[in-house]
Amino acid sequence: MAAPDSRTLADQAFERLQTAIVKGDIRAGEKISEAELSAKFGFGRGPLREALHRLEGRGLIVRKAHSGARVVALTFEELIELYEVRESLEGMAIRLASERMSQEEIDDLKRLMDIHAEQIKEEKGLAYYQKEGDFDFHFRIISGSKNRKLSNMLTGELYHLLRLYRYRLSTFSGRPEKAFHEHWRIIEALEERDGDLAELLMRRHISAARNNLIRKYRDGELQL
Amino acid sequence: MAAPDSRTLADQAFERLQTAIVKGDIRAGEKISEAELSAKFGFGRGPLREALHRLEGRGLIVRKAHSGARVVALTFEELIELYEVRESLEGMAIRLASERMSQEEIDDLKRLMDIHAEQIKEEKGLAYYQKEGDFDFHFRIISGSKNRKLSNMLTGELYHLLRLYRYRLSTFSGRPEKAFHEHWRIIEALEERDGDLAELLMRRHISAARNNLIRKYRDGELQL
DNA sequence: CAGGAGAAAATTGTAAACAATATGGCTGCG
DNA sequence: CGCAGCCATATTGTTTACAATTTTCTCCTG
Repeated sequence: MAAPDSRTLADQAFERLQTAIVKGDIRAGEKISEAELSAKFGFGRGPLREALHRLEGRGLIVRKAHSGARVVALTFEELIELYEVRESLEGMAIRLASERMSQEEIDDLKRLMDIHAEQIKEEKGLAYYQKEGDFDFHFRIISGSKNRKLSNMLTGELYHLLRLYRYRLSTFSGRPEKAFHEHWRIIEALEERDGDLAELLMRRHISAARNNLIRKYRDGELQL
Repeated sequence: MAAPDSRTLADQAFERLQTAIVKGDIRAGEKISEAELSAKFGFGRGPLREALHRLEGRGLIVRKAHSGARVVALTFEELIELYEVRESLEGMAIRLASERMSQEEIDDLKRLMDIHAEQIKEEKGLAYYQKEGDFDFHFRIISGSKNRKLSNMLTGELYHLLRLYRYRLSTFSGRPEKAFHEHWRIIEALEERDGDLAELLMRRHISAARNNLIRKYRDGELQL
């Protein structure tokens, strides 16, 4: 199953650490020592250090000299900042996508949305749409922008950070059918190649999620 | 003059490498070997490697196993992509800034613009405004957004990449008085706390620069 | 003379030993 | 009893040596 793995040990360590952080196996704020990781994952300290440095460059961990590295712990304010950046970037993403996505790609996206809709009806639960469906939708739009830098920033930084809190965020946001409807309106604008409208709707969509977060936090329903 | 330097060698190597890359001492696309850098800067290979890994995480260099690291070389398409991201992010930045900048901060910015204006009149050259003035203006707006994540993405990633090409870009863009006027209109909207208008103007401003770039490139006046 | 196989050289990847620093606990003094 | 300072320990930073891989040059062959 495993390819001969021409990748270097540091590369493998980097990926495993990244997924471990993103999937929550290493909790946010948790301090991680090189020796500990070495024992846990079986890599030498050298490759591990290289991986840690790359993660530091990516902003997923913070290090302090002679003290150790910890997974970033977002404050509530930083989480909101992330949503502001998301609103901006995904707004641009769909603007570009409405110029650059082919009709086939749009049709594909619509089919995918139909599948998700059925799964909602079959009562596999709205929770499902919350997680995978929402992610699929946004991911396709981002790819559709055909802007690699934009995609990297969104999926390679913001989303990794957001995923750190996804399990806590996804459980409650509690507006799945509304979100589903908004997704469809965005797709309509996309198909009509109306970039202005699509951007407006997307920004409202993300802005609504952010406001929802703020409200929940003020009500004490959201712990960070 | 030098503080006792509580920073680690790797930190120092990181900074020196980053400035060397940004300032053009190491040219874009140039391949850099660890031994070479070690001799040039006087750091051991260990700290250098750590610095390189962090730069890799930041996207300023790309590495290939057993082959070496090279400074990123942007294609023209990637440069345009950068401007698209900039338009989006700086649009959001000034929208936030028009809500969050204090009147004193705005006054400061206006004073700064006046100083730049005088320097233009004194014929220290429009070229000056091109470089420092433009940078100051955008930097203040970005700071004014009071969004650290946004600021980091803009100044810590995009601008470093753009600076790689600044000397080639700044020489010609050739619309300094127009840019100066646009800056003032943006500040007016900012002072009126009209976030919608400010964002619109900022996006047009950056979009115009991008289109200018595209035109020059098509005319063969811009080499990458 | 062109092209490819193979070996040598150069470069990076990995590991291990050593040094420097921060952290935490202990002791002694106020 | 509490706090300050010091010492022990654990952790990271740095260096050095070694292994693996890629690249390049050379030489042989068609």
